[in-house]
Amino acid sequence: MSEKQFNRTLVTAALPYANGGVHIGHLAGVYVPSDIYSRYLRLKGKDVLFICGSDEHGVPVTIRARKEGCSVQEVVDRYHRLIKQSFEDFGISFDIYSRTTSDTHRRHASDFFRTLYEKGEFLEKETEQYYDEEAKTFLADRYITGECPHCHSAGAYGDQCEKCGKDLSPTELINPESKVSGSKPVLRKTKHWYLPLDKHQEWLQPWIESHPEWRSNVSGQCKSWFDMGLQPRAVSRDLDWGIPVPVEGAEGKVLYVWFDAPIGYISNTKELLPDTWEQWWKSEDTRLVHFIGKDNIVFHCIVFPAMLKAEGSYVLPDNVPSNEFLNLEDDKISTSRNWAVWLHEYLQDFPGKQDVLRYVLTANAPETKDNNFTWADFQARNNNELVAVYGNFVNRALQLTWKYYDGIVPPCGELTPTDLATVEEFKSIKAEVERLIEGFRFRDAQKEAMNLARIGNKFLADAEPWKVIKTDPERVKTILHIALQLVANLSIAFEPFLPFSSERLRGMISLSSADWGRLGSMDLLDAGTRLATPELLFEKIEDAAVEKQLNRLAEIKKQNEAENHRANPVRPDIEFADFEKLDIRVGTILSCERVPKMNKLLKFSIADGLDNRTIVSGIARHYEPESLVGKQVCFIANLPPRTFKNGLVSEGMILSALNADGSLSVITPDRSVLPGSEVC
RNA sequence: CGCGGAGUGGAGCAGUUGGUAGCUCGCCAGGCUCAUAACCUGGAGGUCGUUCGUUCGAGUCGAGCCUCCGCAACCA
Repeated sequence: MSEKQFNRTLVTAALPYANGGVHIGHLAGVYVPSDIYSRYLRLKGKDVLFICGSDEHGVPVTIRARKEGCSVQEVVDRYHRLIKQSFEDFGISFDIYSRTTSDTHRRHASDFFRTLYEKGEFLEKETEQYYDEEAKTFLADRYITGECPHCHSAGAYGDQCEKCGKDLSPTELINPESKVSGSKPVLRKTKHWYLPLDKHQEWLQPWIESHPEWRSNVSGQCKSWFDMGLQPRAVSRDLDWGIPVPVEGAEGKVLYVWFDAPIGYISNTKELLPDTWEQWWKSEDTRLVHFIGKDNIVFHCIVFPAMLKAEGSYVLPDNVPSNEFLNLEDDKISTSRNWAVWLHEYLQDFPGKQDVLRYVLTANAPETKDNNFTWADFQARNNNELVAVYGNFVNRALQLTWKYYDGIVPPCGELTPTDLATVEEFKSIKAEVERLIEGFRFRDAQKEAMNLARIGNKFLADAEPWKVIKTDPERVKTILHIALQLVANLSIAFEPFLPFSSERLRGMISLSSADWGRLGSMDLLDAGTRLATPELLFEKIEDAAVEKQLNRLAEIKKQNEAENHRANPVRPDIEFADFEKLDIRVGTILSCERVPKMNKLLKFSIADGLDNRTIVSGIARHYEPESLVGKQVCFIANLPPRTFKNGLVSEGMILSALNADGSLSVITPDRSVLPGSEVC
């Protein structure tokens, strides 16, 4: 790819869906990195716009509204406000945070569609889709359930059976049922407009291949789509919530949410800059960068570029830095299971600690693979890095200055070779941080900034001003002068990452503004400058605060188990004779041991009142073998013996109850009975 | 056999074009005492998921296998 000259950078962050709050996964994946990037560019004096807004169309908000018995508008209003406020409080520095229900957006998205329509960029196709007559709505695949045609388990979705993992289409389901109203859906004809992605592949593929600098997860994902061959994709839906399809004969149809949402980047720019927005979207010297999470790759690398190209006057993204996912305490973050650290709750529980979360999420950002957020790590990074390395260095330098010079920056004398080495070292950090940020490697960039503080601590430890003061007071002035210049540099280097703390720090050292260009300089603070009273830049986080969060999560886990558990539907009736065929008995466990190389299996020797028998059962994950010896369990006695791979033979099946969380519990008689007793 | 990403010392992560395996935290031992028991130095700890291959040489390339995550109308 040829080196292009860019004069401005347009940064977009994925539009959060107005169906819930923002959580640490969103922040780590999209908003913190995009904010660091935007702040950095601004600090460098670049022309940059940072655009975001709520995505408020689509099916899920309508379902939520129906459930809550309120209007869809009320739902999106509520979450838009919540999201917008928490971003603001968290210091995400959007130039505009608007919404896809704004007038500007409705009009712009509608015009966009119309333009493509008139240029003949769509296909029109009529298909049959399930319709819910009670709720008077067409049903998305995900909102139809029924029996799986492959494994016949109940509760398969219209797009996939979660039991057997097979992909389905809704019409394959046996006894389909609408998840919206519970009624039986009927097939209806409906017409939709399709974006012929197959036609766009011929330029999309070489275009993406011309960007080898994109992250491997992004280009890999795209390649996989290309290899499968792109298919025309519907860009309209039968729904009463959204932007009406601006075409004759399209009553009751709206733009597909993924068609209108990315246009939101454009319309929000337009809302902010009604007169000059086109410069940001239509001139070749604009660099467009989309920050997204990995589940959005196809839309931002394939669908949206195809839309832009089809329209014809827009620039295409120059990069699409996509992060992987962040887990929470080893579990997938999930809005529906409430398994998340919500930003608005964090801001309440940890007031004034925005930067701590920013730091932790960047330090552990899922840039190359899924990562894990734990509260223990949060506490450790705060206490051992922010407090002990950064905050402590600042505090040492300021305390010493107050102690020896009443808070006045001392003059710089002659530099020793070690001074010069330290100065050189911290000068070089600027270029490194820049290189890393510009390569979207924020985790490493932040670590590099932290090295400044490490250099500072080492410098003080080596120079030992508290000793030197007794023998050579002049020398101490130079030492502290250098240390204070380092502190001042820290306040600039951390500005993109930790804006709140940087500002506070600048207040403490009476540095008026952060000028990135002067990072690495030794003259940020003039001798004679009076420092403000020092205060702690970061505070320790106590165990109690972390425990509180862990307790909250434990509570949620318990609730989920109880609430989300709905027993499976009862299977079809059987004849009593069928039941009688089963020979269920009670046996006493004589011995129990693990089976080598089979991590799920336990081998039991069971007293059955006859010759005793061996039973192999797949419950090793749920029981320690020793704990079961002597217990009585129920087993099916008349199953044919089953031979395992390693030659082991199981003569029966131990009965267990399957709990909602997937754990197994063996069935034990209430009172001890003789081995071999029949269960009837 | 659908596709993509990933599997590196106790934990969390780096390892760009193949050449003695690094970082942060934790741990152990010293040092220091200006500092929020913080800081500095040193040390222990890894056959880089696994098997086979290419190469003078592979964490780094190729093939197979195992495991985890994700994959177009919930979710970054």
